[in-house]
Amino acid sequence: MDRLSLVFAALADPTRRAILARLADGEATVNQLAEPFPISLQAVSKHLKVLEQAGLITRGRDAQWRPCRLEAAPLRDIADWADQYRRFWDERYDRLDEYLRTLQEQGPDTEEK
Amino acid sequence: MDRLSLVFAALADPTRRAILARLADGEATVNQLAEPFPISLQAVSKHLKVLEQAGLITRGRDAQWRPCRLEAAPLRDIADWADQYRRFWDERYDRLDEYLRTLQEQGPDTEEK
DNA sequence: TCTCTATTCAACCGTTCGGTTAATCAACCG
DNA sequence: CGGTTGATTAACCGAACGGTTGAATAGAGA
Repeated sequence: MDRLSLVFAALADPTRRAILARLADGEATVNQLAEPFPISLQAVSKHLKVLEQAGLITRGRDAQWRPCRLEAAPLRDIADWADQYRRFWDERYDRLDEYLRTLQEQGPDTEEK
Repeated sequence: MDRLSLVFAALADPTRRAILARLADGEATVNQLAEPFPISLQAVSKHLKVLEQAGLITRGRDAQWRPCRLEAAPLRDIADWADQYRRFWDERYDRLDEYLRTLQEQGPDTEEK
C-alpha cells in the first residue's frame, strides 16, 4: 500500500490516535501505553506495529523494554496533503475559489446548486 | 464511529483521494468520477457513499444525474488535528520540543536512546 | 539455573472492506 | 407507454481488521 494510505489508515483508529497523543508527552513502554485501555496488551502491541509500519513511531530497546517514540514526519505529510485543499475552507481564498468554479462551470449548466 | 476516524478511514484509500482531487476541479457525476478507474461503477458508488458519510462530499440531484461536490470542512478538521503535532516536525519549535522532552525524562532514565 | 517481567508471535473469530455481478430504482425521451 | 441512461441496492466473495487466548522469546535478577 502507498505511504499516505498507510498513515491515514493508522490514524483511523481512536486507540492509535490516543497512543500518539500519549507519546507527545515523551517516550513510553508498551505496558505504559496499554495501561489506559480496556484491551489486552497484545492488542496494543498490534496497534504499535501498525503505527510503526506507518512510520508514526519508532521503537528502541532498553533491556526487556521497548520504548516507543513519536515520529512526526508522516503527520507533516498529511498536514501538507490536506493543505492542498485549504482554498476550499479558508475564507481568505474565497475569491479564488469562486473564480475557479466559474471557469469550470462552462458547458453542462451554469446555475449554482 | 467518531467523526475523525470516519474521515481518516475515508482518506485511507487512493481511489477516494483521487476522487477528491478530481472534485477539487468542480462538481462531477458518478460516471465522470468513475471514468479514470479500472473498477466498476458500483465500486465507485460505494466509495462515494463512504466519502459522503465522512462529510467529504455532498450529492445533489440533476435529473438522473447525482452531481458530487467537495466538502472541505473535514479536511480542515484533520489539518487542525495534525497541527497539534506541528512542534514535533517544525524546526522553529525545536527548542520547545527539547525543553518538553527534558521535563518528561526525569525518573526512568535520563540517557537519550 | 530458575523465575519473573516485558513483549511478541500464532492461531482463531466475527466484522468490515473493496471488489464483483445481477437486479432495481429514477428520470428523461421517442 | 416502452426503452435507454444514470445510479443505487443486494448478495456474494476473499482479504484485512481489531480483538481474543495461549504459547514463545528476551532479558533481569535471585
